Amino acid sequence: MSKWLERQPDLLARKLEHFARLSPEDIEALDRIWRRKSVTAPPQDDIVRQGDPPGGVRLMQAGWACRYRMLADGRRQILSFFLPGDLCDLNNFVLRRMDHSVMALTPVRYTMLGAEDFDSLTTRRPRLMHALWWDNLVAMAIQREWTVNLGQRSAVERLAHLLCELYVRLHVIGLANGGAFDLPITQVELADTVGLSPVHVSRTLKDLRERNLVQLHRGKLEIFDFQALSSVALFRPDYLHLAAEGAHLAANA
Amino acid sequence: MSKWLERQPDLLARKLEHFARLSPEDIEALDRIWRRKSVTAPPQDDIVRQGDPPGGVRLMQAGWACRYRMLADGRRQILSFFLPGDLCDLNNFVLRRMDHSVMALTPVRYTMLGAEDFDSLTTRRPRLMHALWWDNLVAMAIQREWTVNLGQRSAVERLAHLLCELYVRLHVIGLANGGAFDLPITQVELADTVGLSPVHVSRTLKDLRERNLVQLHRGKLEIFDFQALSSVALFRPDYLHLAAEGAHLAANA
DNA sequence: CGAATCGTTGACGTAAGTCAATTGCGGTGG
DNA sequence: CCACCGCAATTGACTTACGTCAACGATTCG
Repeated sequence: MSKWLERQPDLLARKLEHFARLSPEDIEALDRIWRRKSVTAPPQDDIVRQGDPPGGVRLMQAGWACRYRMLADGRRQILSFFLPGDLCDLNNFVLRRMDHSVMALTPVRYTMLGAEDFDSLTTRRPRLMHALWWDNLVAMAIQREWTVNLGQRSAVERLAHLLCELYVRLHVIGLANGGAFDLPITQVELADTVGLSPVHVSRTLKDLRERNLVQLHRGKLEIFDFQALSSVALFRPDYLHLAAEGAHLAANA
Repeated sequence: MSKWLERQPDLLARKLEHFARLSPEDIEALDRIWRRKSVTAPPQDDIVRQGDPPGGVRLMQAGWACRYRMLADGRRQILSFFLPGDLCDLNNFVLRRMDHSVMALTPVRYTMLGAEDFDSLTTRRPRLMHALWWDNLVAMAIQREWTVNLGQRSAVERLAHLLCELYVRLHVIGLANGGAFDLPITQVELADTVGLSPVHVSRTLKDLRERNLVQLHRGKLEIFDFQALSSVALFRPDYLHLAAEGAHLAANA
């Protein structure tokens, strides 16, 4: 089995504990959800397609996916990355058609949640639901920060910022070791994320490499100096709304 | 009194009816909220400041405001516009500090909503609450579309797209007459919205003017050919999730 | 009427895009 | 095992869209 499909048992609880203190019962409830029947998708597969009716909330359990939107002439913008423990659109039930697609970047495993799940969580595990809302608000804040990234930052700053953000997010779910993590996406995908051409992404990565900040080699990203990288990126982790521990984590690394 | 501070009575109901069929009781409930004690702010005033605790949800009643975020070196990105009938962050209660600021662009009037309001709406006026969630999801979709805008579109496309979007949004609340509406922001603010320099905004507006698409003169925007403008912008109104009527509206103009 | 603010224009600089050739690499099959 | 393929990444030469700087109009407001 691909390493990408393995579910880490307490990954979600670990993340949510940054947002609210969870009781043993909360963790137990999370665990039951985590063990449910899951679905897998191969890389490049569209999990959700623009124009489809929503069909429920997806809880990502393993692998990377991304949300993207295409223009009529074929240009593509990647709008967000879904990492293990992420929810795709907490409120999905409300709208009638998806205005974007979601694609697997690696082999992906996820499980579906229905409106009933959230109803029952709201009444029976309010703390947990509170943490899910928090997580949702952080997702919105990330979206805003990407807007800042594309609107204001230069190529180097943009890429550096993205890498800082991914590092912190992956660290929170225990998928970053030291300064390194798996970055299973091509430079074309990176380009569609940061709004640059693929060749300029290549050049910019080279630049970052030559400054001894990071190295991306065969899908593995190594950060040599997180402090320096975040200062190049003008990275301020406040928008990730981590509790004290997490902020501290982001500061060191 | 400034024209910007006048509350249009059924503006909010008009918008929400695009999202859900409202009962007379729903409309009555909306109306009671709309008539509450309101607060005003002068142009340029920060209504919410980055770092502050949230302090409740604001329902915009009149005037324009914007959400923005600053980088350490002074660059500013405008993240969204708040128009009459918009809610600032439905879930605000959850987080502890604001990661962005909100500033009045014109004289602004708004009213505060507390968690109790939403609790009571959820139990007593579920249809209405549903419409508010819908509105919130549309706000998120707009944020994503801005990401697309900044990441993929050229200067002309970007500005054209912004104008199309504003036209549709203003039309929905009855603030667009024919092809024209008030656009009470400077070119510097436009620039910080679309991630261009102010002088390039000026040139790009000139370009659009010379193509006989739009004219912006003394805070009044006139759209001469919405079809042509949206095709220049690659504007697809799907992300605004209007009901059939609204989609049709966007198509014609 | 004058000061401040906002918009416009021109000349010039630069970051990023485009095109195209080349290299590296992992998988496949003979 | 090596030859071949296909994809991803790199590099160089050249183009272009947009930024910067600075001067100059226009409009608003006291």
